[in-house]
Amino acid sequence: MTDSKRRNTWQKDAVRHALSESTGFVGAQQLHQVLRNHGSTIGLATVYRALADLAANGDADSLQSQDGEVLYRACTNSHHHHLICRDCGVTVEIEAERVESWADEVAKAAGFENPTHTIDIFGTCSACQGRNIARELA
Amino acid sequence: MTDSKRRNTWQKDAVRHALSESTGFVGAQQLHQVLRNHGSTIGLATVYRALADLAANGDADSLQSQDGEVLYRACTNSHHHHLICRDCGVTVEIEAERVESWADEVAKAAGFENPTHTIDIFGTCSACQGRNIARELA
DNA sequence: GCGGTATTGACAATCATTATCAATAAGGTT
DNA sequence: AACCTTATTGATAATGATTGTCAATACCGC
Repeated sequence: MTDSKRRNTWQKDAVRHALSESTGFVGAQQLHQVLRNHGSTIGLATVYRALADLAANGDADSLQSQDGEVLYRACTNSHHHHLICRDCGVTVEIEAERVESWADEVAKAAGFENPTHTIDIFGTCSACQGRNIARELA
Repeated sequence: MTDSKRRNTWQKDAVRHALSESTGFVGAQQLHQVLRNHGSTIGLATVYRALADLAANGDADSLQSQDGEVLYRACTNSHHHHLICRDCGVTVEIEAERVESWADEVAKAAGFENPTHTIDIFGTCSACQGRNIARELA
């Protein structure tokens, strides 16, 4: 449906694979480095394109970090949201049915059609809490 | 507390004022243009700095547009979220107590400290729905 | 009014991302 | 298997928002 004349390349597979190996959200530049470090000769622009494709096809989630970088993460196909450690980037998928319906209600009530929403929770994960305390004592 | 040696300048007032005049979310560049068009000689970098200050002091909300630009909006001091028209940018402030507590619970349950959250709802406002239909018929 | 210094503003620098475009290769056809 | 069409790649330039630089300026306490 979306792919009328889409071709399969090792580059796209490499990006898909590298993304699924990553634990948290990763940026395009970072992913490109990882691939290069593994010996790949893939180009940076290609990584950007592949990630954009994955996100467009619903195979990856994307969000923007606070410094403006777009981060990606391999995605299960059900709708969900994320709980993200603001220090190490580790991510937990969360269900949010209560909030899904709330968001739609609010939008409808204000006369907005085709509502979508951005819901992300940030915090410091337990591992980083320890790390931070250790650093403060240093 | 935050302002040990902060000085008041007409530039900061100008940005604060221009921001409160704007109806939806506006970018720094855009706000700078507005000010210039009104005869101000304020510098672009100053607008960026003033907006960052306002956001840091809780006098403005900020979010990132999909093309990576940071947008600002004058803010009431209570915590709230936004319902934003993805076409014209008009914004409605919404209360979300149900969701506030939910977000905190989820974070705590996963062992995350100091939770914060990003909750924005996007949709097409009734005015833009009409506009879009009109355009399709053209 | 004076002086120390926070702030400004023009411009350069940075950084993520996108556009360009010739060279390459996927995948159907024969 | 050689062939052809054209989607895709990748090196690099271009873009565009944002931040750094730093001399000149103007707040504000004295």
